[in-house]
Amino acid sequence: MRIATFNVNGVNGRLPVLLRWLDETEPDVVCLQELKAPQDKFPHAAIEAAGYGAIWHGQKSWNGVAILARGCEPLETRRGLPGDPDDSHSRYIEAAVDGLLVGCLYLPNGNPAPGAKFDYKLRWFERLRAHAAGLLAQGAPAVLAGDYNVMPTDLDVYKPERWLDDALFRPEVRAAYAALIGQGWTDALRTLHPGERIYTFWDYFRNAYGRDAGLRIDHLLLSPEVAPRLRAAGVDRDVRGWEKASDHAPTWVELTPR
DNA sequence: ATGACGTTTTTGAAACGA
Repeated sequence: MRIATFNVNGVNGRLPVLLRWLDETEPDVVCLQELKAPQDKFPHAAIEAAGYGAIWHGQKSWNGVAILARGCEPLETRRGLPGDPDDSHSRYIEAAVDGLLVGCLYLPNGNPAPGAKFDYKLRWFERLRAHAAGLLAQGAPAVLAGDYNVMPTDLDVYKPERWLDDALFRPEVRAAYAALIGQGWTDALRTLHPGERIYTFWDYFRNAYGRDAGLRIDHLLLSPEVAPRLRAAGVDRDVRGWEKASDHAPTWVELTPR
């Protein structure tokens, strides 16, 4: 089975790209981020017609996350991370699909750093780590997929020296990601492709995609119960070159069936 | 250091992204 994560950067503006990609690659489970649409403007009918059940947590203008499942309905287990009742951003949704617990997340960008937005990012990361630790403690077969807004190492950014002070690469954020991995999660792409330059995002500016000036910030983390099933992982890079493309490319793992 | 581009919204200048 294939599980993919895709920051669409506007689910309605990007609908033709999303539907074409679903049709061509037929992923079994899809985590979407940056819907940029309120709850009642999610294109449910078009996604259903494409053969996918869906749950989503929308928000006007910003953020928004969804989980799609091919040929079935995701069973929602949570919306929003625990730990801050005042957090109004739609950045986390979780569902049981095909015997897996799938968490779809959109971690805050955090720029400019330092500042209030960076503090929010670090606090959100702490809440994610607390929740992720709980999933591991339950022994859940889980996948945490999404836009983490973190390049974990120098290998994950085209020019590390230029990004040292950026909220996506500052030491605190890389340390938070490393601590999450340290709980026992497997970074699927990096595990199957050690030492390889793999990017999932290319800026719209300065022909970044043409120059391959990219970042690896979209990740799929597997719990210990799921990691032995990992068979392949990759990025659908060509989607970034399509007409009206998102600045992110879909990123995926292939798991052996249960 | 800035801005390059692209999305969204009290439709047009501004906020946000990474």
